[in-house]
Amino acid sequence: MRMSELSTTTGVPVPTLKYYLREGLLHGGERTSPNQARYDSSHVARVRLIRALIDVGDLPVARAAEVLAAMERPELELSHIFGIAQRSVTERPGADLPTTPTEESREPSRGERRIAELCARRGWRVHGDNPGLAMATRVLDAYEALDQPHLIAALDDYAEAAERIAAADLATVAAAGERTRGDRAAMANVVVIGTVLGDTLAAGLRRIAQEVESYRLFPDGGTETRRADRQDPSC
Amino acid sequence: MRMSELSTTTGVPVPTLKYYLREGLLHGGERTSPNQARYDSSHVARVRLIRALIDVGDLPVARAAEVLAAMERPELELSHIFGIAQRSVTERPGADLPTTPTEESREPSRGERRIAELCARRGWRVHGDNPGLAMATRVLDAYEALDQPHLIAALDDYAEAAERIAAADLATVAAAGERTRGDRAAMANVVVIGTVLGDTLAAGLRRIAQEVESYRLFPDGGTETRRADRQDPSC
DNA sequence: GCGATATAGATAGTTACGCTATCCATCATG
DNA sequence: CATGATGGATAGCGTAACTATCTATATCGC
Repeated sequence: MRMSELSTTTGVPVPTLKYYLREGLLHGGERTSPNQARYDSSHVARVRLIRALIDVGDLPVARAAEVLAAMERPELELSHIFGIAQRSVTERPGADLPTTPTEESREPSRGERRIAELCARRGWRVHGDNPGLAMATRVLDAYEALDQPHLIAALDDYAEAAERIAAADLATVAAAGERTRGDRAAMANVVVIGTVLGDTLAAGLRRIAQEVESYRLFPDGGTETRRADRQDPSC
Repeated sequence: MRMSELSTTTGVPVPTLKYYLREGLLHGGERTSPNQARYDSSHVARVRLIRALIDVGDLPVARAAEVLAAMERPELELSHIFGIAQRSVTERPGADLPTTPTEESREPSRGERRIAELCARRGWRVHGDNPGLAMATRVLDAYEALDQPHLIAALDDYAEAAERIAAADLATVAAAGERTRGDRAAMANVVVIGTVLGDTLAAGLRRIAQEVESYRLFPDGGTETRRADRQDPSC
């Protein structure tokens, strides 16, 4: 398969494929001469994975490259790949979070304390470098800064839901392990795809459930709920 | 309060404040002369809200502007603001989703059917324009395209979790309504903040719970789990 | 064999976004 | 009344993700 065919079967333009090659997201084809190469189904699968991570999972290209690179290093443990995938969906480009000054002394913010309490309540033991800790802490601190401390009331429900999702995620990985008899590459695939796309899936279902719940709680909905000019409920 | 003071109390540089003024995120101060203005606590609160939406909620500036504009239109119902907030966190800049060609005839993808089945199973009734529908559908279709159909096994657990989170979200809004005796502006605040930052909170807690669950399911963790050089579990 | 087309690789250009920087004509203030 | 800040307008910058162009081969159809 030549590059143009790879392009047509995946729907990704040739210049973009070249760009992915340059950036190391896509492995080069098998050389047939100094300036010709042949691509195969592994390239098709890879391109599809790249687009899924970028388009559906909304990863920046550079993050996707890191995740893909990690997937291909057989010496890395799954737990490590998990961590890299988590970081890839967490660290946004313009983060620049005000790096804890000296990392050591610094009294914890209220959000930090609340998260620590939450972990204690639920018996969660987590490493301090879990990207979710900083993420959740920032939200709780923002709730306070915005003078909306009552929003914290939902924290335990969120935690319960997170636990349920995580259990499903890990069960999926375990099932993949059994199905493939522990094939590391296959499991790494499940870890990466499940972690990255799972975020999007959870967010999407939350939007749906919010609408449903809003009907349940406010059945009247006024004269019109959402856009009145649209078609009827589809589900 | 002059602009420089607004800048120091919020930590946002003056040129950036001017930029937010230009873009309509921030309302102008009270004029004291043709080229002087005075800012007050409403501006401080607004700037904090802007930064929370952008930094913590990861909204693009333009989306934040839309949400803020909607919040200030008293004739808009809460349900409408809800929808706008949902869209703001959903529609990413480079989306360019291949707009359903003519919107009418087009057999549904497998993902679409699975989501419809899910809604039927759970008794969810949703409008077809709910942004979560497209989001979830894209993920399910990606699972298929990536040859990982078994990931769909987690769908019902995700849905259960989403329901729980949505119930907490709406309960928070209802509580705010009671506390403020139905003050629309206050409720709109809760809706926007809860919807936008709630996404981040849910994602963060998911990362934490994933790590916890991974210890539970794979207690050995090999010789090292996550980065061995980091400090001990913090929670 | 040969001309049209395709290809790998390098380099440069493009667009969008989120600021930053510079000007300038007031304005406020010691 | 000199000094420095302010509002407003305009221009510039850095990053990200492509996209376009160019060049020297390769390949394919005939």
